[in-house]
Amino acid sequence: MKKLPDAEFEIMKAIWQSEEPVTSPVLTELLGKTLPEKDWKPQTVLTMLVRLEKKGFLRSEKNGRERSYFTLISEKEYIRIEQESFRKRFSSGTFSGLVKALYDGEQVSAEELDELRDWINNM
Amino acid sequence: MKKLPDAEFEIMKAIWQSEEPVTSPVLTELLGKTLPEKDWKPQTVLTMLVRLEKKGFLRSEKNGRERSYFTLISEKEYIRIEQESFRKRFSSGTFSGLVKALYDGEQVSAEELDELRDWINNM
DNA sequence: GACAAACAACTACAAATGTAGTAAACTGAA
DNA sequence: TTCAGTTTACTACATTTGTAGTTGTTTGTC
Repeated sequence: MKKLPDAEFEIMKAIWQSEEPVTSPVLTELLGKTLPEKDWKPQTVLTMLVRLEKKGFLRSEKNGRERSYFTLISEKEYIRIEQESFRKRFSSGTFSGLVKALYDGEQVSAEELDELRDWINNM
Repeated sequence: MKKLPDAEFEIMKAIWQSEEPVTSPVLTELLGKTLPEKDWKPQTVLTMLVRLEKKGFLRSEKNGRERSYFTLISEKEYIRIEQESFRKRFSSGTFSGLVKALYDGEQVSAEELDELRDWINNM
């Protein structure tokens, strides 16, 4: 199972946020609100849904003239895939290595680090 | 400045690892060792270099029959770009949010967390 | 100075991605 | 039962990405 391209990923995010199953019109409507800058046409959303089904991220059922889509992978499961690919990119084999690599790229406040420490202590 | 596709990113990584400037043959040689599974032909590497120059990640100078390539962006700077895009994908606005999101997708050992805590304490 | 070796420039092409038009099917209403 | 509206299915097409062949250029050597 491979990383999704941006547009398909946005569709998945919208579905994860929604009550399942979703239909294409509902999703188009939702995306119009959450991603107005994209302004995707209904056909565009449909194409994405079809591609995602072909890739095994969704399955669908036809009822009447509509088609309902269900996710086959949860957001958390998918994060793992993304994360692995991210890690491979920067060849930081460990979780802590990954965090350090990210940190290197960013200016992080003391509060943030405090929060992170508290969080670790609670694990 | 946008995220690089996988192949171009591998080229950048190889250059960052090298003594600058690099030439295409040197790079092809290096990649043959570090990424043998790709087995890129010299022309393929050249194409990537040209594309990276067009995108503003590299600049080059011609000396004699060879062309030398220099990076225009450091690995750390680039990590920031990747990281931002990664964060946007999962809409975790903060560094600690990002770390938590990553953790959610992964099984992390107690030792790893310890190491991370030590590291935070040293910041 | 002609030629072969090394390298670069130009060109190519299939697959993936982003975006959407057009044709067909289904259904509720008249 | 036909028609209009809604939704899907099929098709299209430009751009980007991955990969590399072919042609041209430079230069060290005989």
